[in-house]
Amino acid sequence: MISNEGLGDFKQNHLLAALPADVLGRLQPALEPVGLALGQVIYEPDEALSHVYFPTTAIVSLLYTMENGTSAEMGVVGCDGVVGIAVFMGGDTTPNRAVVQSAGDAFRLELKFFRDEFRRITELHRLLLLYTQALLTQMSQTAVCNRLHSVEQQLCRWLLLSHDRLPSDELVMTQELIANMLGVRREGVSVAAHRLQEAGLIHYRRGHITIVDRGGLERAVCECYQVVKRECDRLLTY
Amino acid sequence: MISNEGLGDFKQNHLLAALPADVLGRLQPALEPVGLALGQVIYEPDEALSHVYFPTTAIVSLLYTMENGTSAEMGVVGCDGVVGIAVFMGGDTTPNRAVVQSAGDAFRLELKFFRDEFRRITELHRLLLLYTQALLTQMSQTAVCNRLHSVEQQLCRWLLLSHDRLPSDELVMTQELIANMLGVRREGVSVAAHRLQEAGLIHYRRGHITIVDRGGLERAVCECYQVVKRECDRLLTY
DNA sequence: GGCTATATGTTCGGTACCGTACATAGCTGG
DNA sequence: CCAGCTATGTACGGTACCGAACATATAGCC
Repeated sequence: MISNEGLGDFKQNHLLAALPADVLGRLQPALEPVGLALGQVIYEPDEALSHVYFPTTAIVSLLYTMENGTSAEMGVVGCDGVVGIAVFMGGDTTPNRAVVQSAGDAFRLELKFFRDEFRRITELHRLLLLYTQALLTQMSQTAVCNRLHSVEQQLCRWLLLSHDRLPSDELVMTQELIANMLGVRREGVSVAAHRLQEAGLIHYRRGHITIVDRGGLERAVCECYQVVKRECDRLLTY
Repeated sequence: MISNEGLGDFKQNHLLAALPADVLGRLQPALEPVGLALGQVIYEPDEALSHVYFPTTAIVSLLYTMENGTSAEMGVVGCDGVVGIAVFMGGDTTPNRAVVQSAGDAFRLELKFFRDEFRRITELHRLLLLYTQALLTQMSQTAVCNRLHSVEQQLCRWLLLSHDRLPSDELVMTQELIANMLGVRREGVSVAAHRLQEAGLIHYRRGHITIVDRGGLERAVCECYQVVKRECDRLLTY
């Protein structure tokens, strides 16, 4: 007997359970049951996946590890979902790591099988999914940055992200508004902006901020900016 | 003359610029140029969108506002992307707000036009996109929570998220590992866990944590947990 | 050109968390 | 049952940020 897994076992994963019988029927021969051990790495940053995982009893953490080794989780996947969204988003890899947080079981599906299901995607759709993955990277890195970095570093990141999307070097923006965006006090932004101005990186006056030394900002910013930037460049080089 | 916008103007938005000529051709008659003013709200939490926006010179912030009015940004969209991903992810709305951070222009597209482009999506694909939106909500709320809440609140959130995905009330998990997940020191988790135990919400012993009073945890947790939970329930009621 | 809104600067005490160091307690394998 | 490893507890000074209060400066408007 190769397996005594009944169809009921698939149903432990909510996504698989929600599939119409005909779709699940097509997938079923390719769904391979696997045990996931505590601490097992499902995928590493920038590593191409070989399978997509549908946990049944296992729980998997999505986390980012800084260059200095500190880390923060920004998502968790269990019986409610699937590990490896980069595959059907189109980007194939992410800057994050996926680690088993609670040992248990899952079903996995080989990539080529998965891709076959996605043949008829329109070009518009493909682009939008790629962009969504880039935005998702930005959000997850924001989570990490909020936890681990100083207001000054985050201000640099914010200025660079804005500068990337503007035609000129001047932002029309009060420190009060920036504080709301970063989720810190206005005074904190005030002090940080002051320091950046004294360092000659920016110049500001009442609601206007000018990027003076972009290279300097890039040296002052935490790695979060580069992570997002590199990922956007990779995903969105149309 | 109704408009002197040339095709070149579409190209200011990178997504539109990347579309093959035939797709852009189909969209073109429906792409409406609009000016976006500083502070203008593109969409409110849980509000159904009427259009999808492709910024050209405007910049739009994605942010979440807490019940007490404090807020934090967890993403930003400019000429690189599109505002309103919930539409093609399938969830239609998000718990976040989109506000114009830098005045400028955009093209927008009516929903019905957009949806027409997505007719032939397979059921598997539709489910995966919905799940991705739920995961995306979790990530963005993690960003907000990291910024605004205490270690103890975040520990509650983390315990509840894990409990939701486990068959029993016991987690096999050291405080050291939880600290890595939350991006804080092990000692911080130690102190917080101790307080939760004294309050009778959990019980733990050397690598094992038992949820004793789930209702109590739900009362102790910050609103972030409920936001994610409600959004998952909404999106994933297959 | 002066008035007034609003934007920015500065200070203060308080708090939550960090980094470090070390103490204790509970498993586990010989 | 003891040794040793690992998990948890506690303490200490340092720091980054908060909340509040108030001072100052600038832009825009009459």
